Amino acid sequence: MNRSSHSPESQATRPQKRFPLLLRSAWFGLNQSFRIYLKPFGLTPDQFTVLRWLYEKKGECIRPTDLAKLMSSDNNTITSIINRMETNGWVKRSPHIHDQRAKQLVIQEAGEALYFKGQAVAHTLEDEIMNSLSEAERLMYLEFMHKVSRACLDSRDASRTA
Amino acid sequence: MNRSSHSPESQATRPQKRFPLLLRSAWFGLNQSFRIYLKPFGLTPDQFTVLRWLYEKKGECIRPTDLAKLMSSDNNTITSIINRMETNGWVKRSPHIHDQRAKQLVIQEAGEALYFKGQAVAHTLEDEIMNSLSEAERLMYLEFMHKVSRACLDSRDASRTA
DNA sequence: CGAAATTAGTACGAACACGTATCATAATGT
DNA sequence: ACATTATGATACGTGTTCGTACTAATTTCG
Repeated sequence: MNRSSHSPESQATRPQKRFPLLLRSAWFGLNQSFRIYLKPFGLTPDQFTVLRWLYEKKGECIRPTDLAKLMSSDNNTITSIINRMETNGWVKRSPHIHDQRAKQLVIQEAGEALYFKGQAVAHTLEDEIMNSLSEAERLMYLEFMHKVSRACLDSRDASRTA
Repeated sequence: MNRSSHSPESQATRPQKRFPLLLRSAWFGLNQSFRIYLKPFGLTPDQFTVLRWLYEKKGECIRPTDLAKLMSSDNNTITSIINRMETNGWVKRSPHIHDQRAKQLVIQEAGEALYFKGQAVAHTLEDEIMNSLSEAERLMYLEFMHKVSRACLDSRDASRTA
């Protein structure tokens, strides 16, 4: 955050297709498509993501705070999502072993069954997107996305402590 | 949408850092960072994006529907955002010239002033992210993003008409 | 022309994102 | 030991996302 020129004209020299716009349309497009495909299961994309993490980390103790970090989200949002999912019997809040404040999130039978259904859709969708690139491009692109997502998260953390 | 294998094990053969996760963290990181920087102006990232389009298309007649397409959003969301922005006096709904159903969205003085303030932040942030790449990489990766965002939007449109 | 289909905009409701405040528990320092 | 500080989770409020449903205006077509 050290740019001094505030003139609106500086925008004219920028490329037509700017990164933030492309990132926005990619994310919204993917998320909307995923939502439509998940709808028959009564599952939202975010709820699927929760199930995914709880399934893959099933051996470990995952608290709401951990889930928030894994999903680039925050505690408030996770609490809200978990409330609905616990009502549906897909996940459960158990007491934490060492910390009386914390809760351990555990995926339930019904949640696993839903996760498996959603996973097929998720893989199909991911393949569909990635097929727009060649094999070589795909590797480079994933590397790029990794760098950029790192930079975006760093920027966020920097802005929080500023 | 033609994958038949539903076995959960197929996930094990996929790369650690999968595209949807990277896309999610990139978008959330960027958006959160932008929100924090815009906060002093009383502006949200989405409201800034609205101001941006209305400013850049000032000669043309932009309806809520047009804005929805430009922002990869939908009419309901635009209505909701415009309601708040009109209350604040940043934009105005005018009658459409040829179509009695439609409204023409016009940016107001106060909106333009806010836009200029936000623009400095937006450019700084974009540069900050893009600086993690070399000039050559940047061009190639913007091309990638263009392809992928196109694929994501196509997937969305296909899922809607399916 | 006039009925049917389409389109623009909005109201309403559920889900998500996230800042602020609050409460309980844990960790730290002296 | 005990006051201070930090952390985990949640309640609450505002803004965003988007599906469904509805009204009004336009277009299409017989």
